[in-house]
Amino acid sequence: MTQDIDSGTSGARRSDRTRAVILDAARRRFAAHGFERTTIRAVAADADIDPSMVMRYYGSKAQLFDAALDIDLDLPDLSAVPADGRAEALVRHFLHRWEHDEAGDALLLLLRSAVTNEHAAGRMHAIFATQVAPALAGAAGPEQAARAGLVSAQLLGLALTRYILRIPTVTHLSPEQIVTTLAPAIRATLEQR
Amino acid sequence: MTQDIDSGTSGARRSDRTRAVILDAARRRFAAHGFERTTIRAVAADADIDPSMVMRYYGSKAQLFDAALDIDLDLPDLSAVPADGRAEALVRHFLHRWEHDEAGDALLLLLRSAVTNEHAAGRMHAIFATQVAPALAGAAGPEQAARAGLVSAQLLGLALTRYILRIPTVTHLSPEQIVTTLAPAIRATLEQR
DNA sequence: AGCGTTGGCCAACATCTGTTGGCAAAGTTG
DNA sequence: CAACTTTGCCAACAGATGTTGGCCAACGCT
Repeated sequence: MTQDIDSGTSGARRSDRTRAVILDAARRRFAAHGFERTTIRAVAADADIDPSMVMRYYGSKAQLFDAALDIDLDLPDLSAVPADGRAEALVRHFLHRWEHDEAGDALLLLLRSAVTNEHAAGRMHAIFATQVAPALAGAAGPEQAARAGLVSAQLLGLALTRYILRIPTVTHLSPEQIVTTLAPAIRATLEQR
Repeated sequence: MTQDIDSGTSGARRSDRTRAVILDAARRRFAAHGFERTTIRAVAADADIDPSMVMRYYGSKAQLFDAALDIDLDLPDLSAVPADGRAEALVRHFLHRWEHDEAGDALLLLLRSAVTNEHAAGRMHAIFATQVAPALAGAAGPEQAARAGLVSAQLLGLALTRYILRIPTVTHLSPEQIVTTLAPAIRATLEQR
């Protein structure tokens, strides 16, 4: 993720490193505290750099936020999975992203921010439309759009209660337990009738 | 809700009216913009009153926030409902609260705030423990706690995507459509195996 | 009427915020 | 070496925010 200082190609300025460090610190701050409570000064301090540098490299707090929101869900190809295993595959995929993947932070950042920030909510709409909806297309019964929406609702609900609100009952569950209990529900949403 | 100036009992100061108006304005602001982006000055303006009055009556922004968080989910008694209708009853209950009930605002206020505010998250834990978990006790299969947690996750996910993130696919669904598609999923979470 | 109490506003404070402009050191190019 | 660009820091501004204290009018009681 953190781009090394290779002089492989043409570009590769010395500042690329700084730029990356700033973005990294920003991602963590935004993810932990949301947009409003994240200050440019704090990000700069985390990155061991002057606040004015953040401005120079990213223009404004809003643009920095924007840069931190580039996210790829990397959804699996559900059409390659047998119909009755798709729900489980989905739940497993997201659990894995959230728990192990370092980019899982970015996902939670987006979720946390989208709740109080219109712009972030817009990004979420876009991600849903360009990544989630297409991945579920063909994997659901009639009224696909409705089902895709409600499946997303359930998965986001899991992320919300487990990683953001940290409701103890949900936090204490093992990933396996979640898969066992939630996958049938997702399957029902996708297939029933 | 807004207490009139009756001199029925002993208390009933003239300021009760103002106090209520402030709280009302605060609820709306907090619900619409969350804790950080809500300013005392804006609340005061909504209530047609001086900012310093807000302080005098509620002590601080944090305490005002606290006062706005008193919420009663008013959950139905699920043990009185036949087992295979409980999921549907739950979904209907929350949809009704969110869409028609004026106190539904308070619920969304809590959800929106809890995402970026530790204190609000704590209140959410408490509400879950004292209201949701007991209501679901006995209504779920084995490992009740786990099921209760995941049912909450699913319901909160619906609130999140429909009323807060406003993902179009979810927003466009009719309440009936949601009941039809989501209730089976909730039922699966409650009962399967 | 005279007095204390209550309800209200105004003005100011200290602090924090995003943001800007100027200036020094380090590196690059001729 | 000299000119120039890049990378960085410092200091400061302008605005907003939570919060405080003092002052005035309206009310309630005796």
